[in-house]
Amino acid sequence: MTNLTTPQIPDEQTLIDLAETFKALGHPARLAIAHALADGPVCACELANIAHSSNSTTSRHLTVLRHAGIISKSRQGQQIFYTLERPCLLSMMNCCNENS
Amino acid sequence: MTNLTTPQIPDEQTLIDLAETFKALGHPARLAIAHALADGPVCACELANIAHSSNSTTSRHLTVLRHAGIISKSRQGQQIFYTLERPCLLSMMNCCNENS
DNA sequence: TTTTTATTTGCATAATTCGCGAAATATCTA
DNA sequence: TAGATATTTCGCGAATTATGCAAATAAAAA
Repeated sequence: MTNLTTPQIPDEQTLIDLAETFKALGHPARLAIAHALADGPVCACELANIAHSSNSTTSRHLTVLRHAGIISKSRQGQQIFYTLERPCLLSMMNCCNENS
Repeated sequence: MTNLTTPQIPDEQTLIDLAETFKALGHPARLAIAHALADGPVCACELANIAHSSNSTTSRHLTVLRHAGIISKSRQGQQIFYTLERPCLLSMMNCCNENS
C-alpha cells in the first residue's frame, strides 16, 4: 500500500527548525555572506566588507547563520574563518529566482 | 577562458528579492501552509486549520507568501484557493534538513 | 435585495529584529 | 608582560513583525 501523495506536513518542532534556517537566510547581508562562502572559507574581517556592514553587525549576522547550522567557524591564528555547511544553498537561491 | 569559481555575489536588488522569499518561509505556520499546498490548491479556510492560527492571522500569512511569489490565489465560488508557485519548495526543505 | 458564508483589513499591543558605537575578549607579536 | 589586531558582546533606540478582535468586503444563496 504505497502512498503517492506528498508526505504529511512535518511536526511542529521540525517546522520551527526549518523556519529558523529560512529566517536566517531572510536578510540580504546574510544571503551575501552565505553566497560568498560557496567558494570556500572566508575570515570575518572580509565578510564585513561583503555584507556592507560594521564588524559588530556582521558578527551578529554570522551568529544567526551559525545557530541555524548554515555556517560553522574555526580559528586560524588571529582570524576566524567561516565555512558554508549547506552546499545546496546556491541551488536554493536559483530555485527562488525562477519565474515560474 | 572559463570561470570555474562560484559566480559573483548577486546584485543588491536580487539579494533583497531573494531575502524576501526566504523571510516569507521563515515562519512555521507559513512553512506548514506552503508544504500543504504541494499536493495542490487548498482554500483559505482549510489553511487556517493547517496553520493553527485564526482566520485573520492566516490571511496575513497568505499575503506574505503571495507577495513573495511563493503562492498565488484564485477565487472559486465563495472560496479562495491558493496554489504553490515554487515546486522546488519540498527539495529546499529537504536541503535544510540534511545533517551535513 | 437581504442574508449568509468566506476572507481581508484596521487597530492596538507585544515581541522581535536591525544597526552601530563602545566596551570586552581572545590571540599573536615584540 | 605590554601592545596591536581580530572578533564578539552590550546597550539602546528605531523599525518591523506577529496576533487576535472587531469591522469591512466580496460573492453566493435565498
